[in-house]
Amino acid sequence: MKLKIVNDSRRAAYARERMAEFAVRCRAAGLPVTPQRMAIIEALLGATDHPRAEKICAEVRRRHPHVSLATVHRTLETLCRIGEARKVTALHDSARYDGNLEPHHHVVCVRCRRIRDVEIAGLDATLGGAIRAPGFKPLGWSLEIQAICDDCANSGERAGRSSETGGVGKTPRN
Amino acid sequence: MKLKIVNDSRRAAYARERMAEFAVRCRAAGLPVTPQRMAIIEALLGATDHPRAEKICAEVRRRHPHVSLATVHRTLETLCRIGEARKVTALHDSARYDGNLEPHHHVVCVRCRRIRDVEIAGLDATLGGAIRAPGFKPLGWSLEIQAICDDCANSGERAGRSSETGGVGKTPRN
DNA sequence: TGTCAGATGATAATTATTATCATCTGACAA
DNA sequence: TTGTCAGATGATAATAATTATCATCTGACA
Ligand SMILES: [Mn+2]
Ligand SMILES: [Mn+2]
Ligand SMILES: [Zn+2]
Ligand SMILES: [Zn+2]
Repeated sequence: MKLKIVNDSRRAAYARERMAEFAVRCRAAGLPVTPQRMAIIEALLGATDHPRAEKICAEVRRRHPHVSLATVHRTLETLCRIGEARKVTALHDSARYDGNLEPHHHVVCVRCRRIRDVEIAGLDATLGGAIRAPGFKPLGWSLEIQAICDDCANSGERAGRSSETGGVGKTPRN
Repeated sequence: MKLKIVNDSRRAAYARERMAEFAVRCRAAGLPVTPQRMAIIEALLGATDHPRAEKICAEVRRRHPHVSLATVHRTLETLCRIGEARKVTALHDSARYDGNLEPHHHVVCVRCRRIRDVEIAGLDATLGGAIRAPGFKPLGWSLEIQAICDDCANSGERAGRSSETGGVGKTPRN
């Protein structure tokens, strides 16, 4: 198993490609194509640093000084919902603590944020030797498995609606 | 590679074991042993659901109705710092968005929250077949590698002070 | 063009977390 | 035991991130 930092140079072409399809994809998802949306996806695709809403907003405002931060939040959420963006983690909304110090990983329900421990036999042994990220001194790692829990799958609203994979919808509370 | 939900029944013994050592470990870390700390670690070890500070606080207040939520926040942070607890993700403090939809993983500097893409050849192929978490319908997964970036390692304060692995200190801003 | 569902901007509200500061208390020595 | 005091705590204010509201605007389609 081999690890490498992704080459930024490939990103330019990738971004151009995605931009070209974007308007079409919006309409396919039933969403109007607005200049704000164009500017926001463009800023996101132009970044390699996994920016926060605030950062995107600042970037967008260089050309469209009028856009509202609320719109940026809303739009990023929308992009996640239609699969044009993702969040780095589904668990950003509040700190979740773990008393289990044994090496293990987590399944997370992206709807209700339920978290369960999972052990993946062999994974840590396999990764142990491989993790060497240039520019970083690794301290540890953990796998986050995004999922829908059975409770959420059954109960409530129709199938997978709002923001499943990256969008991460707001509903209950653990 | 085989995945399984961790057996809760083993946790009771584990928790008892950890509680037995806890006071000693506090003193070893130069920390006074206070009833609040005992109650908070006990609540954390008694939980399998990766609770938030609020939840721990509610649990603790059943016996010590006076404890402050601020103390719970502070104490959980302290526990992470001395390695008696961990956070499920280092990236909980604000949503970070990603325009890169190609399958990939992330290195995160636990001090400045810098995030870089990494590709781990073979990992996804290996996991692809193995991810079957009972009670959950898996949608995807991603590996978070906790690390210290070179900038943080060099610049600033002495070696690893505040909260490295799980604690996650506040400093710059991406 | 005219219509209108949905998008936006301005702003208030909420939520999680951290900072302040006066007071208290474990740990240790006398 | 008692005295000392660094560090812990509780009450509360302050920040920071995100979401809700609502009046107004505008892409998409007829
Ligand atoms: Mn866990
Ligand atoms: Mn990424
Ligand atoms: Zn769920
Ligand atoms: Zn850093």
